[in-house]
Amino acid sequence: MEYTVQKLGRLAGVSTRTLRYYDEIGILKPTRINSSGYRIYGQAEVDRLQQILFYRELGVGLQSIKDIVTAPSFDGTKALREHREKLLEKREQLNELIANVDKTIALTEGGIIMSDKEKFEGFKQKLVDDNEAKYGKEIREKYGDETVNKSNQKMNGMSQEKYDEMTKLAAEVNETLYAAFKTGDPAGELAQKIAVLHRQWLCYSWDSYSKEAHAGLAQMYVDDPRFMAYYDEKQPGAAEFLRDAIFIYTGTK
Amino acid sequence: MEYTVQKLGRLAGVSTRTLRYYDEIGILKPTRINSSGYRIYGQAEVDRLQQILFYRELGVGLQSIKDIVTAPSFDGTKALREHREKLLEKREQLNELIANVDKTIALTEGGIIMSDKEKFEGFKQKLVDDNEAKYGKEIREKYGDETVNKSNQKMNGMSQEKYDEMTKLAAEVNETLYAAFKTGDPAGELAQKIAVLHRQWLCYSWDSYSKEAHAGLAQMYVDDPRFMAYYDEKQPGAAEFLRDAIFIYTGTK
DNA sequence: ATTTACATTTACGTTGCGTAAAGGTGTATA
DNA sequence: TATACACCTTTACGCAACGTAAATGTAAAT
Repeated sequence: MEYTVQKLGRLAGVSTRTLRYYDEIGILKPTRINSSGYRIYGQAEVDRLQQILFYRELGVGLQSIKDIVTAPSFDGTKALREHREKLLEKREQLNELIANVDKTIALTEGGIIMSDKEKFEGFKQKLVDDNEAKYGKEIREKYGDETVNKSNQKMNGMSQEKYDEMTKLAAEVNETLYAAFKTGDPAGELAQKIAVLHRQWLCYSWDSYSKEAHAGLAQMYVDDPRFMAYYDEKQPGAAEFLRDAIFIYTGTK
Repeated sequence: MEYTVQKLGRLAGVSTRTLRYYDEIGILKPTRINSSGYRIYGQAEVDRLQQILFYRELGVGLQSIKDIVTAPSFDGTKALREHREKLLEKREQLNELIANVDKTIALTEGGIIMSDKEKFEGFKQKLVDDNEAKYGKEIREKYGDETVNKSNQKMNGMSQEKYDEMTKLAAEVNETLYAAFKTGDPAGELAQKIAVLHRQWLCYSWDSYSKEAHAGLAQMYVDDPRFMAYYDEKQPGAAEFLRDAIFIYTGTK
């Protein structure tokens, strides 16, 4: 059976360009060239192409493949072992990349909330990071990446629940805030309820509570434009109102 | 603080070529060009370069990075998520590649021995393969790659022991063969001991033994140049001697 | 005879720079 | 002050493995 470029291409599932390229780099030359200059491939070339594609699927470079298929007694196993090492390294790099991307996504999503958490240092990712920094290398060496990743996921999972509670509470704070804002009275019952809710919300990330810190945070809501933007998004003036309510709650002058 | 290409390059750990390239593709342009045509970078450019390098470390392409760092309110998280998906796909591909390379190494290592096994169809890798083919996909979906790989390793491990026993026995056959060869008598005690050892060795990969098959195999040792090469490596004529001994042992004419 | 399908070669584009080559600038030293 | 030496510039080829035209010739079918 003889094949032209396109026939062989269809047979093997490669483009004609690929076959011409393989001819060009001397990795697979046609049996002969017919009178019109067409490339004609025979059975030997079909077999060889299959070999080439096999190694190509393994991710081996064409130059290495050339060595493998042209040299009569080339040590293919050795080449494959070296190639395997490279692949393992690549996978390690990829794993690190993915982990970093995950961290970055976690850091940036939630945006302002994240900055919030960062300032409070009650940051779940930070915990994971610290854990990583302290034990990551050893644990990875002992139990392999999978274990560590699972552990991190677990930690993220746990924190996730907490985080969801926090978010829920935060939503309640916001809703109540806008309702209280309409009353115009930061000393009123609704406004003071907000202060309590807000305190509860804080305690998810604070180890210990103090009125001074609470008040300081309330002032920061007004001073920091990012928090201003967050609270004032739906209701301009809400940030000041919240601060006033908390000041009254904490007894700040 | 102002920097020239080289200073900034050293600061950030990139080549001057890289900085010029970033200028060329419009991803990081210097603050100004001085009278001599030198590129001068300021603080803003330092910060931006750090951003760029950060995303680059994540494996994001420069064009995407350009979108991220140039657009004021670009959805970086979304871009990262998409990038993450690509990375996960890549890792999957890599996993498959590595698995294939492993298989290939297993198939080719041992060379002639491997062909032997292949013919006998008592092939350990084949078992793994079949297991893979039957349950691999579902198991992988259920328990993840790590579990499957461990399982395969375990299977390989088990077969490894068996394989080691086989190898040991094969070595014994060989040693005895060369000793018996010197006697020149395939019907002698030593030669017949070889036939017994060889039968034991066969039973590691044969489910049932028959004298006919044993004799057929012995004939193949002579007919197949690869087996010839294997047995005749140290002692030309050893393949025929072994066949003769087995013929006598099995009572073949 | 014309269309259609297939063949050819040549050559630029892709990604992210490395690596010259050929030349101008700034500063320290003999 | 000349000169060495470090630093800057632009231009441009090279890399891997083809994709994608463009321009053109050939075989087969209508």
